[in-house]
Amino acid sequence: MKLASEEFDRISKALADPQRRAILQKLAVTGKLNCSDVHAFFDVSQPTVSHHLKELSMAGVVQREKQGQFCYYHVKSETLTAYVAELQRRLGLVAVQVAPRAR
Amino acid sequence: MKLASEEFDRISKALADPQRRAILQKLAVTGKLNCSDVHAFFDVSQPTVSHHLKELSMAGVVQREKQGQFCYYHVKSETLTAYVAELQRRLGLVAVQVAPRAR
DNA sequence: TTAGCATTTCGATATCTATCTATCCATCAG
DNA sequence: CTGATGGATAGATAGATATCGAAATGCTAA
Repeated sequence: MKLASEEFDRISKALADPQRRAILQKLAVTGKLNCSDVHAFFDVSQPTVSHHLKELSMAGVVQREKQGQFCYYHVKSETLTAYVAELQRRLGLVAVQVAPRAR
Repeated sequence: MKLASEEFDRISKALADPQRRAILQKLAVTGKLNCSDVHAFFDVSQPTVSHHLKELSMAGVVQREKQGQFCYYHVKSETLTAYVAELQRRLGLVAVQVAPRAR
């Protein structure tokens, strides 16, 4: 999975907020939660949780699934994995893969 | 290398700004630059560059070295590597390492 | 349809921060 | 010492955003 520069920016910002990271981490360990569930874990208002979930969703690091009255969110590991890979690439933390020359 | 939660927060914030990431990336590929060098590469004022370098420095992702009149900055890969590892750990992107039981 | 809950949206506010100009401090060359 | 240059600091400002309470929307069940 390849990230566009714009997506990369958005993910970086999404991960910059501690509250949002906490929510994401909670989702990572519990698997799947709805907005109210998340709200129960943290000391912020429910609209704030909704806002953060939206940001995470827009960044593509969580997936939103509407099931009737509820809205379930779960982590999209592929995106996060791609983000980490891209971060490592940009910061020169990994050996650069050179594509074989076509001839 | 183990990162304190506070350091992790600071690094996340440091990496959230595109301009700062660009500076860091430039440092990563060139190895070592002073403030003026960095300034020459980007379209922001020298104080702004100084500010960003300070942020990066406070976050521990770059090292500052004063050499006479000049101030050289270079990437601290250990910190960045530790950051990425911690990020992966928190987001559940890696298998958890269990320490062997002492007996 | 109506009551009630889940979630989002709205509008406001306070804080944070990226950026600038102006200025100051330190070091080097003469 | 003096002027020039690298770099940091001070102070101001504009824009972003995390947060809230209130209201709107959407869905389910009775």
